[in-house]
Formats: sequence, C-alpha cells, structure tokens
Amino acid sequence: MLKPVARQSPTDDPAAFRAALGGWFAKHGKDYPWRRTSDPYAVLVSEVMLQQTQIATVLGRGFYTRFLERFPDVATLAAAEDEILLKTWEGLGYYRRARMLRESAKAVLERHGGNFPGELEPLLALPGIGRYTAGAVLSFAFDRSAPIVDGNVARVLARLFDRADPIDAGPMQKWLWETADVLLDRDHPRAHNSAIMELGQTHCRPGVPDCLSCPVAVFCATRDPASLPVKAKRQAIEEIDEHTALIRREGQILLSRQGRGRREGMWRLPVREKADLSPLPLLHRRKYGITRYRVSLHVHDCPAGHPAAIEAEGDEWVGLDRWAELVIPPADRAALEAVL
DNA sequence: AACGCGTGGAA
DNA sequence: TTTCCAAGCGT
Repeated sequence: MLKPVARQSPTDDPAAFRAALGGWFAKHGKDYPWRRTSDPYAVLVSEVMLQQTQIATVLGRGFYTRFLERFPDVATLAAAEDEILLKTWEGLGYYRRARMLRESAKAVLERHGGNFPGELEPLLALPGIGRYTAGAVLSFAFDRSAPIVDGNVARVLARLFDRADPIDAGPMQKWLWETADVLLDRDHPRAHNSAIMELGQTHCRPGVPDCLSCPVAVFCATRDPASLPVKAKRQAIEEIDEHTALIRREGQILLSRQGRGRREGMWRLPVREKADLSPLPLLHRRKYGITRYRVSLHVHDCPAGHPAAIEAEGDEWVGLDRWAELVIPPADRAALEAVL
C-alpha cells in the first residue's frame, strides 16, 4: 500500500505536531482505569502488568481491578505473601514482575517513607522499573516531562521519520529516546505520552496501519508503513515434548512445586522421563508456548507403584478438593481440568 | 548485546 | 495452522 508522503517533519514544527496529536487525543482518547487516577502506585501496577502484555488481557480478564482490590496500597503489597501474590498474577505470565513489584513496594516504604519518588533516578533504582516504566510513572502519575519509548512509540517514530534501522539496536534506541524527548509536549506530558502510545495502538498499528484517518499523516515520511519498524530477527521456535504423570491415590493427586527459574513457586503436573511414561496410557495432550519453545504437553495415566510415581524433589500430595486453589500455569490447569 | 522470561489474541 | 508479538526488564 502506498500512502502520501509527508508535507513536513514533526521536528520542523513540533508545536504543530503536538497540536495535531493532542487535538485528536482530546477527542478520541480512551478511558482506561489507570487514566482516571494520578496515584503513582496504581499507575505503576498498570504499567508493570502491561509490560509485553495486551490491554485486553489486563483489562478484560480483570487483573488490574482484582490486584488493586487485594493490594490497594504500597504497604499492603509490601506485606503480601508469595502465594496470594502469585495467585493474583496467575495467567498473566512473566511472574517475576509480580515479585519485583512487591520488592519495589518494600523499597518505596523503606527508602521513601511510602511515597513514590517523582524523579527519574530513584524510580529507575526500583526493581522491575526500567526506562520506559519510570517515564510512564513520571508522566502519567505526576504529569512531569519525561519521554517514553515503548513498542508503540518506536513504531510511530520509525514510520514518521521513515527510519529502517532495527529498533532493538543501540543507535536506533538512542535516536528514539532523543526524538521522543524533542517531540514531548512539556505543557502536557501526560496527555502527549498517552496520545502517541494510543496512536500506535489505534491507527499506527503493526502490519498495515490506518493512515487515511491518521491525525498526523501530514507529518509522516514513510511511503511503506507496513515495512516498518524493522526488528532484529528473533530466535527460532523449538518444538519440545513434555511428558507428565497423572498420579493419584485416595482423594489426592501428586503435583510438583516449581523451583528456581521458570514459573518459580507454581504447581505443575510432575514431569518425568519420556521413556518411563510413553508405555503408559495417554490421557491428554495439548500445546502451549513458553518463551522460544512450542511445548507439546502429554499427560499419562500413571498407577501408584509405577517407578514414575515415586515422589521427586518438590513433589507433594494434594487433595482433589484443593488443587484448583493452587497457583497453576494455564496449560497445566487446563490439562488437569480435562483429566480429573 | 543477546537471551530468558508467559500468555493469548489477531492476521 | 502458523506466525507474530504486545504499555519491557534484568542479566
């Protein structure tokens, strides 16, 4: 698809660019719950949840509301136990985020008397808060002038300025942050940052964007928006098999608590050697993706007394009336629901 | 700098 | 079905 070329660059007349973007957002900006508050704690919760996670997931499945009901303030979150914290995060993925959020809450209590700092440096010093999230808290909660560059902003800027350099590489990152800073509306940082992100979400979408109704189309230099942004090649997906055992005894099932690393602290079906389980009946099979793997999860019916039924490190017997309350990854939960 | 970390929605 | 990848961060 060919689109018209820009008549001017955003940096030729930043005020005109800000006005066009701001005018559009004032009229069409969406009403998210985190835009109804200036509480830096609530803003931070939303931003951490939204890291690499779609708005529809966070909002539609109630994660944000539920989290703030259970942990309404910094002190409550700081005191949260792993179990309830993870349970609130179950299904959202990147579970390390939840623990880092709690560690940030602790640090805010200890270092800042319970009040979030309104400065970049102390925010960046908090665990789980990087450059984007710090800028988001500063601009969205405090309405302070701080640029942000996320996937949306990177895509919008790459297209506006027709930059085909890989956006993950160092030099392009530097340029993106500098450009976001130059364009930032210092009179309205909250609205401006919200607007440029939302433009990326609504009009300047990945793939084929909607340039015809774009409020800043006259500033956009690219002729081929679908080709931008350029990203580094990602690692190939690897197919792997995972063989698990459904092991029961009177009113109980054997589950395995994950140790350090992936999905730490969550409960899964016990994984065993394929050679031990493959002779046993296959009860269920489903696929799920995790990081760069495409996993085929097999569930075998394993009688007590079978060598694979011997308890391993982290395994525990759980009541059949109680397993559902545990923190379990979605794939394992679905498999358990299918076979029990 | 490149990789690990989850999940599900959309094309 | 496959592929892409979303309001990133830490190492």
